[in-house]
Amino acid sequence: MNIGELARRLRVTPRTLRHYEQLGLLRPESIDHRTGYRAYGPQQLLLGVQIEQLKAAGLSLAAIGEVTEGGASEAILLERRAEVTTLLARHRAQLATIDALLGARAALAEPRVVQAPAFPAVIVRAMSEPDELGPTIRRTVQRLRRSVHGDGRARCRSFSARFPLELVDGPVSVEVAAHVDVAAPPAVTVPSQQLLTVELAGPVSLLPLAYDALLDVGRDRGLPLGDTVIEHYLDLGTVGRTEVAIPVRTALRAR
Amino acid sequence: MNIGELARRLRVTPRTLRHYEQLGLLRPESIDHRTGYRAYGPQQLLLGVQIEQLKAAGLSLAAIGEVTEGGASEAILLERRAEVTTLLARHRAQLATIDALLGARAALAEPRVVQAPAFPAVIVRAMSEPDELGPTIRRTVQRLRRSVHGDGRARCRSFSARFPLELVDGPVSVEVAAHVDVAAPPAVTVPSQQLLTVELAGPVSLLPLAYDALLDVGRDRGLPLGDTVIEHYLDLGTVGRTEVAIPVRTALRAR
DNA sequence: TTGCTCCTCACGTCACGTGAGGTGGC
DNA sequence: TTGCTCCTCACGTCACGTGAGGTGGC
Repeated sequence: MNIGELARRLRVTPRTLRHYEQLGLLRPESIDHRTGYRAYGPQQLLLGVQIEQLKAAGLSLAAIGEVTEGGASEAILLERRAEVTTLLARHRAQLATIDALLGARAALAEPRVVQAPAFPAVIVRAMSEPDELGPTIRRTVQRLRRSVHGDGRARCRSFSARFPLELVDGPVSVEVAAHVDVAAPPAVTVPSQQLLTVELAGPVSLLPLAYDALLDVGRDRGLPLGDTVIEHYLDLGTVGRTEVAIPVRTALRAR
Repeated sequence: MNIGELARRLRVTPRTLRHYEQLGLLRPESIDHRTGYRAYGPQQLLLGVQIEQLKAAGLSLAAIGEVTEGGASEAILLERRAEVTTLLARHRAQLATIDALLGARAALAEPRVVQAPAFPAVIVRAMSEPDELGPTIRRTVQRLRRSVHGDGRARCRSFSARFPLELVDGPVSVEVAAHVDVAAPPAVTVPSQQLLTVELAGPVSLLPLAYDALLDVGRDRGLPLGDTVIEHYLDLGTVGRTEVAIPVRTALRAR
């Protein structure tokens, strides 16, 4: 059987079989030393099927070589299993990011100064170590959601968190707000405020980049910025659309 | 802001920023023509955040360039969405293949001649176009499973299909068998038979490769093979462990 | 003699990582 | 003067695809 026939039977190209040979994965049974033609037999066909089977598991050709030479196949498969699990999580996050981007108007809106209207919200405070801020906010949001839902009088529209811009050592105080649709207690009214804001779609790990950039933009435009940041989560979950905002200090002459 | 500071704030390396520049994605605000040092401002920081956001969607740098230059971002995102969906399906299939391989003893067992014992089975026949064979088998298996389950007297252990080795033009006849645990009607007893068999783990698309290889192995060993193949599905679903077998013709002198 | 298959290089892919070898700023 | 950051090449990665340029078999 020559290379073309083996290739057809394995549903690969001759180039692929030459590549396997170069890696020492699948050597011809013999080579005609006059013409250079490769010849293959049933053993090579079986090995070829095995290689295609391991490719179906997503193993690299190097890993396949280890398995076919009798290596620790269980360890190799478990390693690949972990990789695939990671890839699945990454692609699910990418899908969520794409959908958030499709839901948003633009890829990254221009930062704008807006006068945010007053709104009713149920607010709780939490303390957190700086590097535990993300999980703390997520836990608090879940708790708030359950308590507002259990109360039954109001419904959550979305959630926001407010915390200091500069995270120093030691615990920081976070305010988490459930934006609700009725202004009765325990909801309070958050007053209208001026914000420098930008909308972001993607994983929460991008949020620090965004408010860091907002700071520069504010400095560039000569805006007097406050020292807290507000993250307004338009979707639940760790991937989605988020408004990132820094309050603009209102004119001092008003005092 | 120099390249190191921008890189730190975007959580990438300076090398990455130079790479973006080479692709025309993110150019410095200015370059000191004496030292070659690059300088960046708030505009570049914002663009950098946008680029990282689009990377979180898994877009290629070329696609990101199109989006940041005002291209048809919705079409680009939908294209990537389709890619990611494909990748998710592929990785789920890889995971199933890995688990099937871990469940099997070896990566691809040596083909063996075995005397398969007799077993009780519920059998139905179906006709199919050659290129519809896979879906036909899958549908028939589902139907059989429901009917055996609805009957309530027997339980399916696994399923097998038997069809002609040579698929010519025109419809072929397939026999699908549910292997059950009690020998009462409608179950019949499939007699013991000699088989040349090999176990495969992976997608069903690999099965034709396997029985094609079995044919060569049989010829090589001088075995008189029959003209049908039997696929014995040890798992449900389109990915899993399967025994592929070709009957060995029993000695003609026995007639 | 004409197609068909085969052969051997060797470049290109994608998003950088990683030196090598050298220079400017505090 | 010593670290630190910066600079410009340029090779390597992974599994082949895709020519280029040439030869053997029916």
